[in-house]
Formats: sequence, structure tokens, C-alpha cells
Amino acid sequence: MKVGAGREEKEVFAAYIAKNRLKRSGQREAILDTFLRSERHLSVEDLHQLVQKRRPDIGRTTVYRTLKLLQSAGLAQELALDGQRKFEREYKREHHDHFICKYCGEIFEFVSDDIERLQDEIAEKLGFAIEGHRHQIYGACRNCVARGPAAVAAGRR
Amino acid sequence: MKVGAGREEKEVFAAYIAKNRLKRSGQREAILDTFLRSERHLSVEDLHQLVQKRRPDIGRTTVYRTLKLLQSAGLAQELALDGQRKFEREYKREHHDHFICKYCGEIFEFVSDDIERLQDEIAEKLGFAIEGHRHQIYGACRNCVARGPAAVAAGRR
DNA sequence: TTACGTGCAAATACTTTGCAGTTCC
DNA sequence: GGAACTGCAAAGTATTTGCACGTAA
Repeated sequence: MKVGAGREEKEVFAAYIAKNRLKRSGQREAILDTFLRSERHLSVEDLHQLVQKRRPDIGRTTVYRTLKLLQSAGLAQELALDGQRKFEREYKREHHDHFICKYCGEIFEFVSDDIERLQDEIAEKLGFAIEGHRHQIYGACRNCVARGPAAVAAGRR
Repeated sequence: MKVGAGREEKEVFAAYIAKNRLKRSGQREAILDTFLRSERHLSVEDLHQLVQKRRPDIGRTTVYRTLKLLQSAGLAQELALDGQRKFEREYKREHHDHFICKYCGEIFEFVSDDIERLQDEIAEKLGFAIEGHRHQIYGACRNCVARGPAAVAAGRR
């Protein structure tokens, strides 16, 4: 991530804090900053470990609690990848969906305006008001396909 | 479900049992039958309770173990709906996606060949071999929209 | 007969909550 | 000063595993 990036999210968080009469704290800042710096999909445990590299005194409980705040503030989104609970940045990210390789575990993101448009059409027909969606495609990624069926068979999962 | 329906699934399960040198049991049959008769999305606990109406002696552990078998046999699929782990029938069902109403909790299924086709195109471009996908749209269903913002605001979640 | 299946209880894993002390406003 | 935060330990859930006994093949 570029230097200074994440500034906008930090402002959003500050506004959320103010609006709900909560308080700022070093822990919350460290957790948010760590979360924003990581481009990956993080489990609670992943994030806790990263945070602890900087602030070994921050407990798992606080990470749980802060992640909830980040979700409420619209900064983090929860995903269920293969039974695993993970979080990713949400604020003003271009909407995207996930392709998950079952063999190497890699997660790619993709965007399709056409799919988005079709969703809207379906929703309209049914009278639904869409608030969001999640779309995950899973299978074998190019690398794992190239490595052949043996690699795929030996892959995890 | 029509009388006799689910027969095909039972054959698939029998074949899976045979192929893997496992054994049939009354418990497995009762669990599979209960699972097939229910058209809903079931949590492990839901299924256990339904099964117990018929066979109060069947334990939760066996339900867990049998659901794993059903997944391996391609008869059941796991979903993460709003953090809740649920299962639904998978075998030879027309592929479908889910619309989840955040306010009344209702789950609708939808199918779009166009979306499927677009997915295939994206996958091809990237060299992915698709094995499956999950697509969930969430928001407010027609009824909840009709009941107005107040109902929506008061809704669960 | 023998490997597999079952239920119970114990063990694990994950997440939330109660509480006493600390910090922010 | 008082409400909000924090970490720890304890309490809850959800799921898996160890084991002695039962059962299909």
C-alpha cells in the first residue's frame, strides 16, 4: 500500500468513533493500521499475530472487539472462505468477487460489470432491494492446472 | 417432496458406501432420509432435532459425521449464511444461487444462465478451471420492502 | 471375525462476557 | 469524575476425538 493510503479510512473510523460517543485508543489505532496495511484476507488470529509484532500487549479480545467496530463502520467485511472466517477491507473498494483455488489456497479477485448488471435485473424482477452480495468461484487456478492433475490431486483440501 | 423422490440420492449414497468400503447403518439411513425430506437449509442442530423426532437415540456426533459423508458423496453442500453454518441438498439440483433477506431471514433461490455464462468467460480468460461457485445476494425482499422502512429498521439483524 | 459405526464424555477451537484496573474526554 | 477501554480469566458455543461397546459384512 502506498504511503499515506488508509488515511481516508482512518478518518471514517474517527468519525464513527465520534458519532457513537466512543473513545480513541492506541490499541484501536494499531489494529486498524495493521488491518489496512495488510492486503490479504485475514482471520482473527492472523490479525492478532500481526498486531502483536508491533504491540505485544494487545490482546485477542481487543482484536475481536475492534473488528466488530470496523465492520459496523463499514471498513471491514467478513467472508466465509472454505469454512474459515476471514476479514477484508471494505471501504470504497471497488466491488469485487473472489476466485478461490482449492489446491494452492490462493485467492484472486475479479470484477464483472455485466454480472453486476444482471443481478440488478434479477432483483428488480423479484422486487428485491439489494444491499450487497458475495460471489465466490472455486476451482483450480492457472498454476495448479498447469502443474497437472497430480498436483491437483495432491493439493490441500 | 414427492413420494419416492430421493431414491436416486439414496443410490448414490449406497454406491459411495460401497466404493469406500464403509457400512450401511440405520442411523445413516435415517439421517439421509430426514435430510432429503427437508427442503430447507438446515444447521447441524436443525437436522439433529429433526432426526431425533424419529430416532431419539441418534446422537449429535453421528449427525456431524454423516453430514461429512454426505458432503464427500456430493449429496450435501455447506453454506455460510450470515455466519451460520447450514447445509442444503446438492445432488443434481439445478445450480442455483441465493437471495437472503436480512430483515425476515427468508432465503430465496434464483438461477441465471447469463451469469453462469459470464463466469465461464471470466474463468477462461484467467485460465481457471471452475469447480463450483457460491453466490449470495442480500438485502430486503419484496415483502419487507412493502412493509416499509419502519419494518425494515425493526427487522432482525 | 474383524473392521467400521455409534454414543458418550472429554478435548479442542473459537468467540463472548464478567470484572478489576486504566484511559480518554 | 465518569463512562468507555483493556486484558485476563472464565464462560459459552461449536465441533472433533478417544474409547468401550455394538453391528454389518
